[in-house]
Amino acid sequence: MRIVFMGTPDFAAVSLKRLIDEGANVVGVFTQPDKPKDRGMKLTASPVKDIALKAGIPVFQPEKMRDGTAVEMLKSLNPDLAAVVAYGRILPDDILAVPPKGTINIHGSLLPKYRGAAPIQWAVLNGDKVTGVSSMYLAHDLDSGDVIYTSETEIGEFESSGQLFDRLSELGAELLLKTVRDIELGCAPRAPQDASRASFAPQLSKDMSAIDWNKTPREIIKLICGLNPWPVATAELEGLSFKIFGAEYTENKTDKPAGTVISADVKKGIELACGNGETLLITRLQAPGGKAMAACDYLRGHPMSI
RNA sequence: CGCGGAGUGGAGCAGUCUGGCAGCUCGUCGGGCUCAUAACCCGAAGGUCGUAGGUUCAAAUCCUGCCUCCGCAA
Repeated sequence: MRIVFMGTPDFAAVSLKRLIDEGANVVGVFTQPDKPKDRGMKLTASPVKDIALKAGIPVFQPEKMRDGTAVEMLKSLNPDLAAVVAYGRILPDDILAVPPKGTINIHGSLLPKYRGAAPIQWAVLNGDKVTGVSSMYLAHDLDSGDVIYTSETEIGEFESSGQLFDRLSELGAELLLKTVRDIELGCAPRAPQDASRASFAPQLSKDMSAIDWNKTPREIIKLICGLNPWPVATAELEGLSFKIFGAEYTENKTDKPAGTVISADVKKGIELACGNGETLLITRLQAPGGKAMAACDYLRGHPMSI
């Protein structure tokens, strides 16, 4: 079965590598054009492109999806099936229609929950205990196609989006493999989504970063976990904007206003007042211009007066 | 050449502007106190100041090249 793979970031690269390692016949790879990135704004290839080149698979990086060139590229590969994982582009119907066995997708949530760009992060942000990955057929509307298989996993109490990403990328690769095999065998199921239960998980933005200390410790910890590794929760302390990477619950109560620093112990961390008179202990942070470090380490060099 | 910050004992920092004894909060090791302790007291070890060169009587500090790390830019 001739498979064309479409994907861009690490989440997708894991799936592509798995397909290749398992001997799937990947005849071409579509990925986003190289983009200026990082310090120096050097033109950088996507993780998927790296994997494809290493495996000697032809790489296609169309700038536009709708000007006809992308669909011609795809047709020239004569694919039976297209597998899309976090490609980062909306595929028009004429492209979806090319592979006779369909165009399938791996999505980082249990559809129909969390359709959209950031399903994994929103599962963490909302404090869900369970999430997973879904394989499905792509349809005209975003993430609305018939579901083939799903695979569930629990979210850890302090698990970050980044950690969950890593786990779901493995689960997703596994699920893609199974889905591809069963499509080839002709025994893959398909079930329409219950659109009434659909929810949307939009891309995150820096506007969400600032911690609202009136919220409960649990809500704040979920924000910290969900926004890690990007855009990262932030807090103002002593006039500086810190990135907050880790926090723990405390047993303490306070009558101080939310956001007040209650204690700053070199042995523990920085404790702040939250909503309901509860408090939260910041254990890992990053000062402007510095690197991320334990709050204890920060306090050794920057004693904080209460 | 996209813009900006930073490299100092094991950790986090000060000192650099204005060149002149390697400093602070911890940690580690040894001793003491205590029913006890991450508490307290006494003592000790541990640093080519990222790297290469330059200026100088003298460089962590001034000048130049290079390396590494971090922030902005989704």
